[in-house]
Amino acid sequence: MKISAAELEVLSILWEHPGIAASDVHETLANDKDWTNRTVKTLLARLVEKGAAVTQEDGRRYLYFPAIDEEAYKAKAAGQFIDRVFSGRAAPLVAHLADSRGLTPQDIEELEKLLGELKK
Amino acid sequence: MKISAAELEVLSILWEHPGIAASDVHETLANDKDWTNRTVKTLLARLVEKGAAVTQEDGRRYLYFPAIDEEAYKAKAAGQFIDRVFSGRAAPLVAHLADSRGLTPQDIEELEKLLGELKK
DNA sequence: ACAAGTTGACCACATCTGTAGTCTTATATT
DNA sequence: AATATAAGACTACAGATGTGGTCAACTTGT
Repeated sequence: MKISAAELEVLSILWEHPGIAASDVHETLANDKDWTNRTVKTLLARLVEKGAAVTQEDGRRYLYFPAIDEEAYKAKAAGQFIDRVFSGRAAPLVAHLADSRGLTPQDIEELEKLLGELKK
Repeated sequence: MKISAAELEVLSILWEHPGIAASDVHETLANDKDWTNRTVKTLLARLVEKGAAVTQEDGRRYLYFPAIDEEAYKAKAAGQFIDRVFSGRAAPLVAHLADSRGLTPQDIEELEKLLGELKK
């Protein structure tokens, strides 16, 4: 159930391109991550082990699909994070974000709209 | 630089009570965590190793003090988290929080105030 | 048909984490 | 003073993680 940082990188690729082959995952990641094919393969295998991805045979290779829902995962991760670091209070988190990385005007816009909806 | 979940629990106690002795950390945690004194001691030692805490001798024991700033740490952790999970976009994070754990009306109030200030 | 490359299967290994145990020394108690 | 206790120092150990290697089988270009 626990997805590590490196595994999450890979899982994100699966969310973006469901049904991708291992070597294409490697290529897709090439810009950001300096991992060898093996490393990527290991991470994919671990995702499968953990039930976060499934494979489908395609001739002599496998295609990989995410097996957990992206939105659900992120929602849960967000909840766990604020529990862990902010004792469950969301507001201070946003305050810190505002502080440290500067929310863009667009972010602020978006958040305001969101809050407007939540108020009802 | 990397603080694990268990270590963070302990570090939080130091933020709350700077200059606390190991056994008192243990006691303070007793409600939430079923750790033995040894475990707490190990976590404290690791925090010191990592430079996240410092000790001061007090007779035959040590008093522990946090060595990294709480606000700075949390801000950084928040930034890393949204980079890792939300590709750096803060707004979706808040959207997920709203969804999954229900922001309280108080949270919403607070966030709105915050956003109001940010707009200037 | 054969060499070269691609793929999956299985293996390796150091570090980090969670969770303690043991040993030594100093203190407190009887 | 002898003994039980408590603090710190050092050690342990399994599972997770980051990072990657070896090997055998299959495919593909020449």
